[in-house]
Amino acid sequence: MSPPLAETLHEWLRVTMRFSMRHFMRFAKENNYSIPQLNALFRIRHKGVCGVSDLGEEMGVTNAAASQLLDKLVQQGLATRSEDPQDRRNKLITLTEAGLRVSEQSMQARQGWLDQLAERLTPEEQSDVQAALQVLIAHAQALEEETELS
Amino acid sequence: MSPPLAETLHEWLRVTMRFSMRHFMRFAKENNYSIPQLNALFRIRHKGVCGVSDLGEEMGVTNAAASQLLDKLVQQGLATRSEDPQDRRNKLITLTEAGLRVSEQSMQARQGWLDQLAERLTPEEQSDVQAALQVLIAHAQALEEETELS
DNA sequence: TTTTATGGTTAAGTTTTCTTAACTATAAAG
DNA sequence: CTTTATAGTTAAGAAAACTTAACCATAAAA
Repeated sequence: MSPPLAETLHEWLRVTMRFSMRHFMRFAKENNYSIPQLNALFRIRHKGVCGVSDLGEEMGVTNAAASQLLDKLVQQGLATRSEDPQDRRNKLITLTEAGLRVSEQSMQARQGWLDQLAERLTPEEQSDVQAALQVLIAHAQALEEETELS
Repeated sequence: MSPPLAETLHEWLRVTMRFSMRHFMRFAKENNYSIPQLNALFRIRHKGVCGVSDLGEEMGVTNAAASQLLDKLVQQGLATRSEDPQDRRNKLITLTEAGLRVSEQSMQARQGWLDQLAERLTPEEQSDVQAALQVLIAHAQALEEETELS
C-alpha cells in the first residue's frame, strides 16, 4: 500500500491544480494572452536573464519556436532582447516592467484563492500549516537542486 | 503586510507548479497527447458522466470546439459519446478504460516527484505534514463547494 | 587563416485549436 | 399544433504554435 503522506500530497496537488488552472485560464482569456506566452514570462522571470536556446529548452520547443515566441513578447513590450557584449552570438532576454507586471498579475489570478483559504483557518491551524509547508518547501528545493545537476 | 501563511502557500504553489508542469509537458510530448486533450480527460474524470456543453464550459471554449475535441478522443478510443435516453438532445460522455488509464498515467507523471519528496521527510515531519495537509484539503473543499454555487 | 561549432533568425509550410454561422433533432411552452 | 428553446454537429476559415531547412554572424579550434 502507498504511504499515507504521499497519497495526501497527491490529493492536495489535485485540488490546487483544479483551482489554479481554472483561474489561470480565465486570466489568459480575459487579457488576451496565450498559455505559451504566459509560460514564457514565468520561465524568464524564474531563470533571470537568459538566452533564446535556454528558453526553448525550458519550454521543450526548438530555438526557432522560442525565437518566434520571443518576437511577440518583444512586440508587446513585455520583454527585451539584447546582445551579450561578452559573446555577441548570445542574446540576453529580460522582462520589462510591463512583462513583470503581467507575470505578477497572472500569478495573482492563479493563486488568489489561497488568500481566501488562509483566512478560513483558525490561528492554531495557521501556524501548524505554516510550519509544515516550510518543511515541504525546504525539501523540495533540495530535491530540485539535485535533479537539476543530473 | 500580507499574512505569513498566505505567502507560504503561494511559495509552495510556485514550487509545485514548476515541478508538475515540467513533468506534465514532457509526458504529453512523449506520448503525443495535446494539452487540451489531457485537460479534457481530467475534466471528464472529475465531472463524471457529462454533456458536451458542460465540457466546453469547464474548459472555457464553445460547445463546437468541445464537440470537435471530443471527436478526437473518441477516435483514439479514450472516450465514448452516447445518447441520454432521458433527453435525447443530450450526449453522455464517459471515459473508456484506455482513457482512464491515460489520465492516471499523466497524473502520475505530473505527481510522481511527490513520492520522492515524501520519502525525504523524517517520520515526525511526515505525520505533521500529513495532518496539516488534511486541514488544508478540508477547507479547500468547503471553499470549492461554496464558489460552485455562485 | 581556414575550418568548424555555436547561437540565433528567417522562410515556408503543417498541424492544432478555435470561432462563427448554418443546420438537425429533440423537448417544452404557448 | 405551432412556436420557441436547448443540445449538439458540421463546415469554412482564421489564428497560433510548431517544425525543418537554409542561413548569418560570431567565436573557438586546427
